[in-house]
Amino acid sequence: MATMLDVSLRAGVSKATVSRVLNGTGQVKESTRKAVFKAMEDLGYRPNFLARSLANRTSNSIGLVVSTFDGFYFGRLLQQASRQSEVHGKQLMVTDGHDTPECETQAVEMLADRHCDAIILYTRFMSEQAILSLTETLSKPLVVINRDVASARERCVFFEQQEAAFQAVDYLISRGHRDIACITVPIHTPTGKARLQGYRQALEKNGIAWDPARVKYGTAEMTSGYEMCQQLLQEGVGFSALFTCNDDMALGASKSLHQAGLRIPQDISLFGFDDAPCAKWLEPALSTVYLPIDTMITTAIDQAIKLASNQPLAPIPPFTGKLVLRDSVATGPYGAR
Amino acid sequence: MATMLDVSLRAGVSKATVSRVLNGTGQVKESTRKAVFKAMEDLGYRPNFLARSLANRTSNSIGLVVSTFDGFYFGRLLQQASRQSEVHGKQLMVTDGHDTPECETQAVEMLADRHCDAIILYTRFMSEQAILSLTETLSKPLVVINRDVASARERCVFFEQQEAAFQAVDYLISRGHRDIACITVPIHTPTGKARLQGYRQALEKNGIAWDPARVKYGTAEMTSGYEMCQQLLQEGVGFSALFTCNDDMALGASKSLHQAGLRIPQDISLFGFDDAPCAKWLEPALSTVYLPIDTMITTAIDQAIKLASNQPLAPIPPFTGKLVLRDSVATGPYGAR
DNA sequence: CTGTTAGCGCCTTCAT
DNA sequence: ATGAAGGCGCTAACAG
Repeated sequence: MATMLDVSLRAGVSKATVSRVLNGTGQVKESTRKAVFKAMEDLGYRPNFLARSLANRTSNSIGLVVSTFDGFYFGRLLQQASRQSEVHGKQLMVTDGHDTPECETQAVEMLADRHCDAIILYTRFMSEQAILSLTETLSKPLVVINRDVASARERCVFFEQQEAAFQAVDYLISRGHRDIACITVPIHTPTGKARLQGYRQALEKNGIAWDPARVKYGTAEMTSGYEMCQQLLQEGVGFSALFTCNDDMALGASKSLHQAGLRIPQDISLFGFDDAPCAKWLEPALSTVYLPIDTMITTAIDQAIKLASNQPLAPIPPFTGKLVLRDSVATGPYGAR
Repeated sequence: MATMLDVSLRAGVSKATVSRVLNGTGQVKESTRKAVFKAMEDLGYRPNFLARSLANRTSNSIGLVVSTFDGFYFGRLLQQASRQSEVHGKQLMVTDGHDTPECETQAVEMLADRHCDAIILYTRFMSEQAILSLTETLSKPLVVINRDVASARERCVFFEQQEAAFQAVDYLISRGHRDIACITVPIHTPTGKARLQGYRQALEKNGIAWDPARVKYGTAEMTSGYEMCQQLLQEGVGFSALFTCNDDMALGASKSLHQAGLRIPQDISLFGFDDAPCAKWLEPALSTVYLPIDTMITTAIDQAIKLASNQPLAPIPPFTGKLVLRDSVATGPYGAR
């Protein structure tokens, strides 16, 4: 591997000059400039990234840690993240947190050690407290997605989970349903809690009593949707609509419903969350809530880059979901209002 | 940020000693060892990764470039890749090739510049020739997934695409179908060609004439499955079974079938490819071919690590698919054999 | 056992 | 416009 020294010798100049033409800093006579380029060409020279970063104290890259690589959701996110960082001419380095808080922390630190200029953390688990203390010990600026840390609104990109869930369930009610079951995503996570809270809030607003028998605590997986729905059915819990806190579980639930001879939406209405890629192609097409994940990650990256370069920054307003109404909800027994 | 020098001063030793305790190389008296650890603790010292890699000429990491981040397929792959590299104590660095051959090359080179010890490339586009020349110019060992380069079988992890497609279609025929339509994945890719070839081969083997009207060239997306199937229907192409070269398009096609009032599998049998997460939950559950992606990436990583450490290595045998028979295929008009 | 001395490859004043 | 020299933080002989 040719080094800068090799190039300088071949071009008959000093390392400093080579460095100059490489970075376009300082004045260099056009002729020597060409000579240097030719030498680089001849030698197939490639600058050593590590050395450069070491000398510069910047690697021109931003780090991203996601909860897990699995699932369509993070694929979508990574896709857009990759694009947007390229827009800024920054390299994106991604790692996953193996879906545990400890690993999430480790992943962030590893990225920091690699001298990413800024780090973005999408967390499902980390507590507000943990985030705060991480921010302090960390030597690089941190942007957090999916958590609202009130004291650091300019570093938080989050989504109004509860409000979106509320709207979904409220919509179900407006369509004439009052006996609405719910299958949650992991309830120990803020997201899990918030979506359930939205469900609850909608019931309250409409004067419907909260019935613990109607809510099942799922794991977010398709299988879980299937199993929980089966329990609902076996236990004889009466319901005309089912709100699953993500689309994957909606899919599982629909299988279970089908096996029980129940039709969607004629017998049971179904509402999901996330707007998975398959949602619109299912039969019937699944009504769900769209989460502006592309916009969110784009915002996060822009903000991270500002942080890295000490630009002034404003608090980021919360993002909101949007109901995507398709064919999985029918008018309920109480009639649409 | 505390440096090694800071630590050495505080502990009253030299940098060399600090380095020794840090890496566990050489002999160090227990007492000074402790002193050093304490100093590190006090200062919150974190070794500088770049400096270390620079001095070592190894970053203890392996690089992975995937065609794109989007879709369940690469999520699955990344998930397992991340796990397996952790098993080896290596850090995984992933990048995407924006689904174009140029970007794939760039991504590989960028990873090499960052001194990954070895690089794994999952490519959809790159020609055998391009891969060969890349291997030559590249300063790091390269393992390629999804391409069979005959002259470098110890660096290729690939799947018998054609054979798997053949089996799928042959199965359809054995169930009594002879009028079988096909929607391909991008036909300019080796994968696209191979799967179509498998379809063709199965027809030939069973003495069924090849009918160009029955094959549609798709883009791999769900929408494409929908549109292509619609064309098939509108053009009045007769068929009792449809082989879509991936599950996403199967989903799209099923929508189109449903809208035309055709039932799966009673009216039309459907066969997919990839075994997407949703396949088993669809109604009816989709028959498809399972691709041992986890095993493949694991193998690739193991091999990459051997390459990086100059261990002896054997050629990697090709991987094969497995039909996953579910409920989307019924006995066809010619009767099962 | 531990310190000294050179690098690793590049960038950046400071002179010339 | 260009070169010399020192430094980024760490590792690796080579002496004691």
